[in-house]
Amino acid sequence: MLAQYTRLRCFQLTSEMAGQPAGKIHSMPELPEVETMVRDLEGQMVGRRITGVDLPFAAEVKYPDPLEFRDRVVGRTVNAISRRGKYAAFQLDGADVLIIHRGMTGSLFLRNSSDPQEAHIRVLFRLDDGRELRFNDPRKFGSVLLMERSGLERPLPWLRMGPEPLDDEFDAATLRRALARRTALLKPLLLNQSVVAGLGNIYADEALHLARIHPQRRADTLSTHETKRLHAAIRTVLAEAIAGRGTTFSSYRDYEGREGDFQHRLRVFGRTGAACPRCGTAIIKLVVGGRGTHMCPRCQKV
DNA sequence: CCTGGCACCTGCAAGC
DNA sequence: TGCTTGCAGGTGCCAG
Repeated sequence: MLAQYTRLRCFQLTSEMAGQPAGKIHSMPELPEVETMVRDLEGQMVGRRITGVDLPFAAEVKYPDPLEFRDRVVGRTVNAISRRGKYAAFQLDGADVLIIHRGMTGSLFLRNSSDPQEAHIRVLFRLDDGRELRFNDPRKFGSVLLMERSGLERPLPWLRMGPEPLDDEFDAATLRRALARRTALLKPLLLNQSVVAGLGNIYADEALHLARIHPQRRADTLSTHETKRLHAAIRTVLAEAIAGRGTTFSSYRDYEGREGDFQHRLRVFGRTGAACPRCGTAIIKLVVGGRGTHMCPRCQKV
């Protein structure tokens, strides 16, 4: 792992977790946002026992069926919390791991049971300290699963996922091998979790800009030098974002909370028409692989 | 196997 | 003001 990545252990509460009024905070759950969440929750939840489960929207649980899910979760203690790609994994005592993917709009709130419930809670875990872990997911794109951590019961969702971009095993040669025979455009490939884990639309755009590579380049046309730049850019962008506790978008809010601050340091994403931080040219937005894509037309030539 | 396109779902913003 | 329309994007499924 990158040195700064392991050294950055901090356990600040997010505004949501601290129980402040929620306002409208929305963080895009890519790798840095999930990493931030996992570190925060680890400091709060390890050792806690789950005493009950509510399923206001049972379809959020993808496996097993709701009755078995509740049966296997209730009474278990959280031993550790980790991350793989965009998945959070709660290691429970016994054989099972509770897996949560936030989809696009999912958030985890840690609140007192007496706190009023938010509008789109899909799964709620009651804890033995009087608090609740609430999975709020307005658009229902998220998923919750429970299975044996051995993967014998059912393949774990990250079985075919690519390498962790901040691990040592992810080097430039690995990235080059993953891209060398691919004819697809670079941007959609970076969003493909089997190439490298954890990138979403924000950090794919940010990494391509930092590497000065056009998102519509065919993957197999990248030179060795360009691949090295892209590899370094992916790690730099993700490490920076983790240091900033992720990117948080808020359409409106009426208080100063402790949300992530990386949205203020984005180079291209969401900055259509604004100046490229490198050359000053206006950032443009196009659609690549069906996704909004932000880039500098001068720094990122085809 | 790979690629590209679309569906899923809902809140929000833009347009009339 | 209030309605309609389109957009946002992670993932899974489908056809070619």
